[in-house]
Amino acid sequence: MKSEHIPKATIGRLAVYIQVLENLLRDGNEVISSEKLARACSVNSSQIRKDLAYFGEFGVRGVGYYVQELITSIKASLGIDRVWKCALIGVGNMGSALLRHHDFEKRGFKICAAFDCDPDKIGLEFEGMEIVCPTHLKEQAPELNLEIGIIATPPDRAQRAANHLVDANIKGIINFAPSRINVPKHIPVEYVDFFDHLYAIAFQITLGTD
Amino acid sequence: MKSEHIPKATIGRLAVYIQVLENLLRDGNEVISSEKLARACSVNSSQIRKDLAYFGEFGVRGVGYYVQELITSIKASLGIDRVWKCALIGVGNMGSALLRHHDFEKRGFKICAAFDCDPDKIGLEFEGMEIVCPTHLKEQAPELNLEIGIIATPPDRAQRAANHLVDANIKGIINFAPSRINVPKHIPVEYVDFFDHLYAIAFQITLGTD
DNA sequence: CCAGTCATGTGAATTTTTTAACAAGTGGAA
DNA sequence: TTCCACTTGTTAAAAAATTCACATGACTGG
Ligand SMILES: NC(=O)c1ccc[n+]([C@@H]2O[C@H](COP(=O)([O-])OP(=O)(O)OC[C@H]3O[C@@H](n4cnc5c(N)ncnc54)[C@H](O)[C@@H]3O)[C@@H](O)[C@H]2O)c1
Ligand SMILES: NC(=O)c1ccc[n+]([C@@H]2O[C@H](COP(=O)([O-])OP(=O)(O)OC[C@H]3O[C@@H](n4cnc5c(N)ncnc54)[C@H](O)[C@@H]3O)[C@@H](O)[C@H]2O)c1
Repeated sequence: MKSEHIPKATIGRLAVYIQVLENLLRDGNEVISSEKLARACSVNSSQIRKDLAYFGEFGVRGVGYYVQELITSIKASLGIDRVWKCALIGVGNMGSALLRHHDFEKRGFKICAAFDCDPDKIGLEFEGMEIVCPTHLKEQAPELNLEIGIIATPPDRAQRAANHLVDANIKGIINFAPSRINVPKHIPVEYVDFFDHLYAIAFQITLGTD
Repeated sequence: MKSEHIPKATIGRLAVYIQVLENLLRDGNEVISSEKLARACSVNSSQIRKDLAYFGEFGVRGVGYYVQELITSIKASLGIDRVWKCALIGVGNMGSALLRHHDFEKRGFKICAAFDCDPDKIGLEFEGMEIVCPTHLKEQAPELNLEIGIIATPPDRAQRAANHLVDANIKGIINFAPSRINVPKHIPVEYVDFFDHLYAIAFQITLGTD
């Protein structure tokens, strides 16, 4: 039962399923039931079946799901069965950690260009990439086929970085800076905010305590 | 209309409200209506009023919300009107970036101890803190009053790190490693996963494209 | 081949979350 | 003082997401 609108929460869970399924595969599991997968992901098993049903039928009744096959299917459903080329703006603490983190490439998100406006950083080589000024984004994006922009500048520079990305016809943006940005609404933006999680933990602890 | 159960999504939005309100305050705004705040956060204004209603009445009819006061109220509601002491496990790429990121402290989450099992790292000083072996967690946690554990080890070490944290009576855990961990269920765990957001962007771009 | 067991996919029931609508309260102008 | 333009807090309605429940198909052992 394929469907057109898919809840945002479903996408988040699919990311979890992939994570758990990959660990299962590594441990030698070839088949898994929605019930067992559900326990490993701390969700309801109907939830899993429903989430998958948005995209197609991937299981075998009476048997379960073939792990490798399911991973492949989910990835294809999400559109991550290919390489997405990314541009990083802001090579500070966070940006450097991202560049050094090779999981991105392993999972199909390759950071192909790094931009920073600090004259001391421009020209430096980092992880095999030359750091360049964001004004070059517009010419480099089509050359390198950059599709996703990753903002890791200070918050008051995030909008400027976003403008460069929009100007370069980037298709989607991840913003690590704690500030909202305005972009044309056909460009999806995702905000990564650790404090969100810290607040959630603090709140849950506080709830339990008093 | 105070309430007992609060949706998880509400907590996430409160984090956004704080972010936007702090920027508003910096720009000199003293009062804001739910309508304007809603626009800045890309949500519905009823949503904001409802989210706030879970915790109390913070606005003035016909006027709006006093920005500073609202920030203070939200923080008190979430339990982040105090300092939470954190322990970091795993001082690699990610862990170092976190230690160098002084926003944590500014926002009330102070990383007071850093643990790593790498003999080459143990004993080193980093950001004014000595890196120690995780086996010392149990003795240091009560001494330093550590309440929240931050896991930044490789994924296959996350469970081990979690065990140390549980053993040290930590009250909540943030896990940056892409693997699920098992802990007693009175201990809240939050998973920080960038891929979640990358997948969401890739999916949204793919949707629009075809 | 049949009976019994297991586990998916899915419509229906339930629960939760979001949005709309409005009564009630505020402050300023006339 | 009275009106008017605003904006909150809250109830009611709508929409969305989650969970249940089971018919349907798959495999196993006898
Ligand atoms: N470091 C962390 O652990 C962490 C955690 C959560 C969020 N963040 C957020 O990530 C962002 C970056 O953090 P950081 O610790 O790397 O800060 P940082 O100061 O180390 O790095 C910021 C970098 O951005 C560059 N920059 C500034 N303006 C620019 C512009 N207009 N165009 C291109 N580059 C520009 C600076 O030159 C600098 O290299 C911040 O918004 C921060 O709040 C960081
Ligand atoms: N670097 C990033 O940008 C990034 C982004 C997203 C997620 N992550 C995740 O964060 C985690 C850390 O990433 P990283 O890039 O810092 O890796 P890293 O290899 O640089 O650092 C890992 C650190 O953990 C230490 N460690 C290993 N086992 C340990 C144990 N049992 N107890 C204590 N310390 C232990 C290692 O000695 C090392 O210092 C990984 O799980 C990674 O997937 C990193």
